[in-house]
Amino acid sequence: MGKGRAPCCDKSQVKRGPWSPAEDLRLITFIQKHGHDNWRALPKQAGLLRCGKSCRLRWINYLRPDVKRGNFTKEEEEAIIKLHETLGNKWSKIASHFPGRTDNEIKNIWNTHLKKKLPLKNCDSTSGDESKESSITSSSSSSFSSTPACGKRGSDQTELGHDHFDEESAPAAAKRPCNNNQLIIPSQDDDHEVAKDPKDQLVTSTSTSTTSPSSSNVSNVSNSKTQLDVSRDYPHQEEENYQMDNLLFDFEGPCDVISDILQEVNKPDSILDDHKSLDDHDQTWVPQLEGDYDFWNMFDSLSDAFLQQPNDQLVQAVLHNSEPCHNSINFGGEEYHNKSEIENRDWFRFLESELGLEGNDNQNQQAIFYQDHQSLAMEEKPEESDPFLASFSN
DNA sequence: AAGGAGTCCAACCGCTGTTGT
DNA sequence: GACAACAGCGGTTGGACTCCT
Repeated sequence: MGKGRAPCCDKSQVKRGPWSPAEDLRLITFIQKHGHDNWRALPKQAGLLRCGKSCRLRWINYLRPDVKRGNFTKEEEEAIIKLHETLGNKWSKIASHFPGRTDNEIKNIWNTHLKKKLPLKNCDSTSGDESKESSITSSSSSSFSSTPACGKRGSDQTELGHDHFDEESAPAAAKRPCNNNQLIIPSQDDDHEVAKDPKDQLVTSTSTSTTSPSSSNVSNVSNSKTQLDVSRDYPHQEEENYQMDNLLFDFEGPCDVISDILQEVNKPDSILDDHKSLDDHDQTWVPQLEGDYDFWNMFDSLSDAFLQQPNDQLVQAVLHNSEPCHNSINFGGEEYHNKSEIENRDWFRFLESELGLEGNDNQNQQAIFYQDHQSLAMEEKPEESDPFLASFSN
């Protein structure tokens, strides 16, 4: 054993900076298939030149299927302010009350918007009730320096119109936590907080690591333990098919394209079997996906010709391909009833073209993709305020 | 139109807490 | 108890973008 703590990764060997769409897809595909049991080993297994920490951050803050993007509603902002009042800079705890929101996102919104609002709202009415400061957990007080004394709100718990929260009104979580406006309301003693969301309880029941609400509690594909267990317990093809089905459990509705992609990973039994090996260190089975060069090279070539789309579109295409779209759209004489159909068609067509199986020329396919997605962007529904949040703010 | 200032946010860094040996 | 390994958290940074002059 060497002295001291080894660095998490060799900084000279890892890529840094913004993630490319191809890297995102590699990460998504790998996690969908294998979960994230070990972030440190994940980049190697997935063939990513990234540090595990970076992969984890990217997944949690951006790629998780249930991550909610877009502006914060007024209700959410007010709730954040109130939670910050109680919890201080415990961003992950605050984030745990906003399924789909990440601690990083909340931290950003606080630093960029809410922190500025506070002095305006409070300095006129509450004249520095500094005694309340002590109620903030000591760990958070250090970073409160950016919020002056007047920024710390007084004890007027009713400013938001609520002395308590109605936990009963929280809607039951769906299998997929799409109800992202749902708030999980803090108990007075947040340290004794239990999962109030059935989804959390589900995860808690199957995962030994529930300390990070922004990751494991919220992600429903991140229960890597069970997924890896499955893959370890069922190393044969039949069981791999079973595993594939499980991996796709999150994708309701058409998932042909995802399935195709993942089958590309799964398919070459001879390759995969040849590359299954025991990890040098922990002697656990790890898939050596980096050996599947054809597949990943295809991804990389996609990144050059096609994946320069904004990440959002690609990620949404992969992860939210079941999202309903109530308007049918007509493109090129074909009617598509939802976003996923169009996206699946685009993916399929492009993969066809990449594989030389298509009838049309490549540029046409890309042009169709760009055109369709521009149209889809216009179709995006404005976010509706959630009744539960509305009740919170009233 | 140009460019400086301000804003936003994804990503990084370093520390802490937890777990296993 | 000591130590190593790891995940997670909170603070900070840097680049892209927008606004203003």
